[in-house]
Amino acid sequence: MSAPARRLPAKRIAEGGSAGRPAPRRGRDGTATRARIEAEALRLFAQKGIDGTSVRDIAQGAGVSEGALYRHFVSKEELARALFLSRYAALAGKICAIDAREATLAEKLAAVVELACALFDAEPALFAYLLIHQHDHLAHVPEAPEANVVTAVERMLARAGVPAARATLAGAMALGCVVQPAVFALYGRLDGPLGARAGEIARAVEGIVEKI
Amino acid sequence: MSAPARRLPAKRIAEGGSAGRPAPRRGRDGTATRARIEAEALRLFAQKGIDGTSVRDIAQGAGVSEGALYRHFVSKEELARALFLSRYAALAGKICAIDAREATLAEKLAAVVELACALFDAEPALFAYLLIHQHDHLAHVPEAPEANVVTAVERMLARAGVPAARATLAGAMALGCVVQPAVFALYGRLDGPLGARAGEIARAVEGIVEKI
DNA sequence: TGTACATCAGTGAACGCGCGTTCACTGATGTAC
DNA sequence: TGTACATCAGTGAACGCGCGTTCACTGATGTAC
Repeated sequence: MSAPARRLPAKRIAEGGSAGRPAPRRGRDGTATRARIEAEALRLFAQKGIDGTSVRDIAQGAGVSEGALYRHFVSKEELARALFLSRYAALAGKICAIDAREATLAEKLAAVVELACALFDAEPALFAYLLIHQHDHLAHVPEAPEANVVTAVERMLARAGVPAARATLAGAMALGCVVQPAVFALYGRLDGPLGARAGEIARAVEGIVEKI
Repeated sequence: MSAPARRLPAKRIAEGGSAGRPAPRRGRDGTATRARIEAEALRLFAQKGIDGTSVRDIAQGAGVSEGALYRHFVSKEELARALFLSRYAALAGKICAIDAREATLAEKLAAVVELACALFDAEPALFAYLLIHQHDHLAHVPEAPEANVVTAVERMLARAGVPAARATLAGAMALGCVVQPAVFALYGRLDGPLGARAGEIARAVEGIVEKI
């Protein structure tokens, strides 16, 4: 999976006989490098786990030296955390947008289920990373609904009139109705795209939320 | 949490000035030692994660040398796996017993929900270990319902007349309705014993399984 | 019963590997005058 | 415009620590005769 032909470095002789590097060093804007590191880290973390992925793996996959990684992140742990929090917040933000856009509770729930299934189908590695490594980072997630999927869902339910005393449990079960099928899909127990099940899942979620 | 007074070893002088050891070495039956290693490993794995727990930690907590651990398990990974598979199988076995004992689908579902909530309340560390580290071991779980919670639930639903085409998704959502509240409870989002919510959860699960 | 040997749980020091991280350095680009 | 210097992304070799695992050894217990 990684013995590609590499361009020769535009470098002087140098001392050691190290392998060729693409040397994409242009200008002083490191944002492209940072993005490549993030993308590769996400891919590897999702595939082999955080502890199963070394900084060397990430650097090699991103085509930079190990040292370069530390120009963008203070540590491997901070990289993993930043990755989780930003993607988790992005999902929470979309849920908040649905809450603002849709009118009825049923429409909101259907849209959120649809969103989650679509995310799973479009980016299974990202979804798996959020799912599997939630316990490494959940304690560091802010409470703001714009950054926190759980509080985003809870606020949505509360605003739609679900009694506060019951919103938490209902929210938990609703989340479970989406998350657990996703886990099944991840392990091949559920075939085809999750989006094909979105209707059924949404109906179950509505039953839970409205019956309570 | 661990500077207890230790009995002096019934040993000769020995060479190094190492700390006292309980030296429970009696007979050639290592089952008690093995059990202590398992209990300590489970406690630490649940609390600090598998990668966050070293063999030294486990050995120290169990009051044995590091080498002793390798008399009972071929590796740390095998220890973690054996722990997971045996506890996971125990839970699956109890679900199978409920399936055999109870008559109606509603009774079966209520009993399984009750069982899971009771397990969570009685042994949160064990439940947390199964929950958080499922992804490390799920690929090694046998398909037999006596050893596999997922297939145990699926068989229960199928036997009770839930159409096979829908049993998988219904089973996934039913599991999610128990697992996700447990996660919430683990993170302090849901107060009090989970057993107090068992009735509500069971009703939601019945709604999902029977409506489909 | 006594003797000689086998077995095996447990010890604890040591090994060496892989890891995250550091750091002196390079060289392209930006900036002041 | 040219010169001198500052800045900064990126390099790559090196470090050292902590880890899982090994292994020669101990001594209590079991067994054969």
